Amino acid sequence: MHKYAEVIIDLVSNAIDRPFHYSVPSHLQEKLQPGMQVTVPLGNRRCRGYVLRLLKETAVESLRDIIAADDPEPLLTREQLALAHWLSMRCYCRKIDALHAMIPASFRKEKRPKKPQVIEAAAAAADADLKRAPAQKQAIGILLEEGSLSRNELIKKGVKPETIRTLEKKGLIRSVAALAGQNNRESKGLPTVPRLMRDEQAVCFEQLSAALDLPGPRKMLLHGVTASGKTEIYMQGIACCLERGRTALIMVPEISLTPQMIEHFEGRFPGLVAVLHSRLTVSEKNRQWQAIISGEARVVLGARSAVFAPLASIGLIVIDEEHETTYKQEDTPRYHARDVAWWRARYNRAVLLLGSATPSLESYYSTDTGDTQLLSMKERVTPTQLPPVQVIDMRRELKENHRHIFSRPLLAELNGVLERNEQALLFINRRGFAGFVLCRECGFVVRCPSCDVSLTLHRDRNLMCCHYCAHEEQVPQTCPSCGGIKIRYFSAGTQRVEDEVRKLYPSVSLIRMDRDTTSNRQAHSYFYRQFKDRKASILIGTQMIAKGFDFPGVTLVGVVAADTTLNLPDFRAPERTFQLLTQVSGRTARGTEGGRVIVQTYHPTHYSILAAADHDYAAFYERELENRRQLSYPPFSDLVRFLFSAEDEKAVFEAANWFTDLLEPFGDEAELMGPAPASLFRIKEQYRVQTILKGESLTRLAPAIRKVIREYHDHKPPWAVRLAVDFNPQVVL
DNA sequence: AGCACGCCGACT
DNA sequence: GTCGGCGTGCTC
Repeated sequence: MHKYAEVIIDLVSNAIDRPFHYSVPSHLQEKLQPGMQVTVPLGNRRCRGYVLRLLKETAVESLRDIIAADDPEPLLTREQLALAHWLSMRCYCRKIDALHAMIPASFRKEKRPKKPQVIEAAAAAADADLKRAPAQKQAIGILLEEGSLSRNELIKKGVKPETIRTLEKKGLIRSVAALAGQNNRESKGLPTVPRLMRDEQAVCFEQLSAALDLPGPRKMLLHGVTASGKTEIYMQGIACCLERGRTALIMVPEISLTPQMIEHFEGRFPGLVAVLHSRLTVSEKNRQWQAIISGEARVVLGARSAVFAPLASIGLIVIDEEHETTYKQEDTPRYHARDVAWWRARYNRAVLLLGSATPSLESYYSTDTGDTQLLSMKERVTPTQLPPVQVIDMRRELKENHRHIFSRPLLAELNGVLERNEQALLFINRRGFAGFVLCRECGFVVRCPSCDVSLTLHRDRNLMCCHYCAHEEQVPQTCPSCGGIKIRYFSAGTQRVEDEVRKLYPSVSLIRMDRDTTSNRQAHSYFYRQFKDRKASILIGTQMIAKGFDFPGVTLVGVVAADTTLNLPDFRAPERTFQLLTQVSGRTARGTEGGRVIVQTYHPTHYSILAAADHDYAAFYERELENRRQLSYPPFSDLVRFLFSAEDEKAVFEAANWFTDLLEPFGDEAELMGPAPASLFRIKEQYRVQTILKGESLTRLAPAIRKVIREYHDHKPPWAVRLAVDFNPQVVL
């Protein structure tokens, strides 16, 4: 028998990030399983912990007993335990951080919600003789009509608790675990049927369904232009998978997880879909999670964290818009959903299907190397052309003395759109009014006292705001440095664009969508509706209007400043720019009117802008891949970023230096960059210094890296400096 | 993380 | 004489 158990204590601390051994008391011998949550003694207190595995023997001498097992069933599946182990290795995070990623926060509370129970009528109930018990007869009647109800609902309908108890005793009703599709999880979507696919679509689907029939794992990339019908392929892939008795996991970026999207899936797979995203209430999330564990939900639709859903026997994992940055978790554990999904695909011998119009360099490159099978779709479902894109050289506009934030061509097009009563979308990737405020006399720029950035002017509240912390201050009337009064605003934001449009077209109705105007979820879908219903002619917005929206009335997309993303000091800046421009261009010409795109830029010859204008992914890919090869950046290497931060500037450098010296021995196998101040040197009072390790395959060095990190934590240096480790970071600012 | 142990300054 | 400051170290 297994007398001992290996337990991870539920405390977030480096000092305690290792398995502890406990002995299993006899009353738990039969019951205890890996994945269970337990209560254990630690020092003079009781802690919660998770059983990793059961052991026959242990070298630990001072053993104590496990106090209790908290649930009859394991909380974590075998797969999740294995995944947590891999995750902690991959992301250099604590084991407990990895485990937390597998469990919804509400399940970790002291009092965990019980499995929802419903009461249903037993088979014998229909013909039971209850002439002399009208209350019972009525209760049975309700149950037969409704199918099943929770105890509370039954009582609400006037059934006495006493009646329920009697019927239970007679065996005419019984309590069962709530089924996912019933009651609270009824699907709202109307049933839909598979659509007929175009040739190209059918070819792609055939390859997918062939892959689903083979013993996996397998990775596929569906490269399809905007509106080429990728979703229909996912749907039929899921159906295929369900027919074969397996389940499916569908990942979408948080922003596209709209009610319409959810209805679409629930309509096609009624009662089988569990939806997971960050806005669910605790009880909704519990319900969805239970439905997945019980096997009732066979399709999971969710955002990033849904990649850990306890689905069994997965046959297909879809990652839609796989290039999106939201798939990278930006705090511990810093995983990429794509990597986790591939791990699960291997574990389940499943197909991982990545979908995008603008695949990440990494994913597309892996079709070059043969690790991934490429499926491509070049046509749109409705035979509309991709819109013509005109690139405007803003330097030239300036030279020819046109200083307005809208170039002459953009103004001409805007006029046309408004005259014809069509709709336009103006995109600018900065909120607020102006990116920075500069004194023309002395060049002084208002900066944040806590962060290493200039403050953004927000005209609506007439405040200078920091976009990295909560700092706000008054707008200076005179220069705080020299007292000058010639103050200029640079780098237009959404508010400035709104201002200019109102000045030009006072009677035209417009909508502005950015983080400031859509702070609640309702606002987001409200504006979406309003614009779709043509209640406004112009929509101004940031990234959030570039993604997922489909407005048939839009015939003009204006990119007011394409350079905002391009100028970021990050090696992925050109890739971001290309993706963003392609996406925002895709917002037009879905209807029949056709449409056009105008891109304003100070870099009119930059390859990412030109390639986006030509709708030429291949051109962009070839060029960018060559750059990455030259500098041996991903996909030709792995990066590990070590970010040190603290309020004390000197301490941060000391810690970073001390740590980087420990990395020195890796110099033969990898390139060591830093320590150097991060591009954003200070955020929220914290100075930030980073060292980046770059190498062809850093997984080989992982154990050694882990040792160095441990040494850092154990060393207890006099400086309290935080270290954040990120394997293959998406952003290195 | 928490909590005990421990070794030096100002109080009933 | 003791109360209490938080540095150091340990928890199966």
